[in-house]
Amino acid sequence: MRSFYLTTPIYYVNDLPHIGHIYTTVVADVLARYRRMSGDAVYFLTGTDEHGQKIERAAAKEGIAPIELADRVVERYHQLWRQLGISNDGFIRTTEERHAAGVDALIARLTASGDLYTARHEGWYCTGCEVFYTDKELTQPGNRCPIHETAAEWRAEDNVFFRLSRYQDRLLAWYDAQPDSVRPASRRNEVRTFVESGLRDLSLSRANLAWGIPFPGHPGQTVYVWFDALANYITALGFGQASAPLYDRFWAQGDTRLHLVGKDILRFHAVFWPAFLMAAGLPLPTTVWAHGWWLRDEKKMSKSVGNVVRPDHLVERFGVDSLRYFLLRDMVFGQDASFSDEAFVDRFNSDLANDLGNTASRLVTLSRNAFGGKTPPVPCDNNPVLEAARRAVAEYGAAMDELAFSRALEALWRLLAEANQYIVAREPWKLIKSEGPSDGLSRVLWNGLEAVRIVATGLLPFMPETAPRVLRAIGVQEIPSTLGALTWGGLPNGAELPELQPLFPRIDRAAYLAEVAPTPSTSTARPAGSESKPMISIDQFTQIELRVATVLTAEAVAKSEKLVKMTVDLAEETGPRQIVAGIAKAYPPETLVGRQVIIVANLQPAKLMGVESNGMVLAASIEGVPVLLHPEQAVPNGTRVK
RNA sequence: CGCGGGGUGGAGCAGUCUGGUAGCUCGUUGGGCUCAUAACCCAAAGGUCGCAGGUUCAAAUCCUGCCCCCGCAACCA
Repeated sequence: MRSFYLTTPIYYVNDLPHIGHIYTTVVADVLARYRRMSGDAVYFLTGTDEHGQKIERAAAKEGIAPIELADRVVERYHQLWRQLGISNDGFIRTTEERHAAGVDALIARLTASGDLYTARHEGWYCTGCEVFYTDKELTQPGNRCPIHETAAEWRAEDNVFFRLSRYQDRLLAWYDAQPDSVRPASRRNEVRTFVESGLRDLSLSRANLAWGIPFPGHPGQTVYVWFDALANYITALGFGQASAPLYDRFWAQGDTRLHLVGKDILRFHAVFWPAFLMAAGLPLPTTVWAHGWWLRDEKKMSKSVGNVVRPDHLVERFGVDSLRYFLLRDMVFGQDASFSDEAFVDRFNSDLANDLGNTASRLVTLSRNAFGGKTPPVPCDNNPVLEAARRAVAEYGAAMDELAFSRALEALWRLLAEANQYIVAREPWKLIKSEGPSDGLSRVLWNGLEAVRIVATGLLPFMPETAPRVLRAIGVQEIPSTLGALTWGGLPNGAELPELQPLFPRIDRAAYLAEVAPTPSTSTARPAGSESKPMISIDQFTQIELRVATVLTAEAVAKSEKLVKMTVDLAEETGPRQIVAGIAKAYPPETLVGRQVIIVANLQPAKLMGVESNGMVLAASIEGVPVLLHPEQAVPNGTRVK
């Protein structure tokens, strides 16, 4: 029996799960269920990442211990995974003792291999990312983290470093020798390019961080959270314990070791983690497989924009399996995909209600009517549906092996379409009238039902709750547990057909969309930058010198996307001023010339992309799009605004 | 030459790795059927597969160059 180990990333407990976590985990679950059905010995792991400054601070803010915060959020994860039917075999928390023991053991191996050394490390550090940034990477002003937009801190500490640079060549050799090392191939190329451009040694410890695993042999140092986190993939199997049968079975001697990750954390999994393992002399993952992101209506989801998809509502309304189906069907695994309510409803109606539900429904009704509430008595092993089923099953299997979930589902749906064509061609409703419950009629209906049975069997990994319901509805009593059930001929003859309940009631598209449409009060997003500032005095206000000016010239700043370089006339003795403004997107330079604008005239000069700016043009900003202010009627240049 | 993703009928997307009739869903038009969840079936209209070269008997697919769009980053004084 082949072993198949697959993992999701472990999720950070500072936040509740979102659709990205859900997607990776559902994908892993589908794959795990499929592999189990195919006869592999599967171990499916997920878990939570609970260390780090961010947790420490979030907990402090609430006046509780970090572990209390973690316990609370972990419970939410457990609830959600239960709700979504996730069949993970293991769950690891990085705060568990077994994990710390494994991390220690891994570090001992790195020490033994001579890949660790101590050195001084200083730089800008974002506690959100737990990462040092270079000057260039920070956002100005305020040296802010590019991801969190919060101020980075300057830190200097003695850290334990890992000689990542040593492993550059071996990593490249690995990518080249193992085409499956990183998938899809485009990602492998990306990672390869990154490694080829040179690897710097990596700091594996942090000072001044209490909430983490103490770095063995270095008092005051804590294990870098990413090292801590990545190690979960083996510590969860018992690495570092005296006896670790799971580790031996699924990692050391495992056939497949697959990490599913989002593309944002590919580098950690496809570069750092394999390098750690190389240094430790342990087997590498067989594949790190990166998938894309879910966008919302073509845009990136973000909490600040408020366009994050809430799965709870969908699950409550349409059931877990509808969401699972949508996630797997609508995203080409590996690429980005867009979530929209329209797409969800359309998928539900056309695929689940019309194709799957209705096909089952019509066949069940016909059979019940023709054969006294039972499945057709006579089977058939020579007909066009059988051929279609063979093709579909072959395509399905090939696609599943490639993690091409959408293709696997398409193959099943093609079979449904072919079954419908067959039914229409044979017109069983006429046969009922003309022949009664004949053998011919039996074969026709049995073929249709058998196609539905095969489709529902193939859907078991995807829809663990509703696929069995479909099977029972067409008279299958034993829910199959192996892919052997995909072979033609499994539908029992003369079995009891329960009275039909609609499996997937159609959704009224218009009504649903109206229902989920943002109400005016919530859609009126607060204008960007609307956070209130502290009160200022009139004196403070009069410090700001606002004046009217006329734009004399305007041109785009080379290589910049938003910047316009202007000269404006403020009627000053020193002549026109040069001002740079980030308004090029909304105002092409040529449209600015001759226009009167309001200028902050006493602002400190600054350089933007090397161009000096001596003032600021006032504009209202709507989600980053500027709208220029100007006097209601022409006034002399230099006129004071107050 | 900053990093990445994409350009395929009206819309949204597969297919590109592994060349060989361009496919799916939705929509449109006409017809059929009446077993079924206003479902299902048939037919039609609609495509220079971003552009230009090249390789090949054969290119959406491989190679070269270019154009455009979208994220991210650099700037938004």
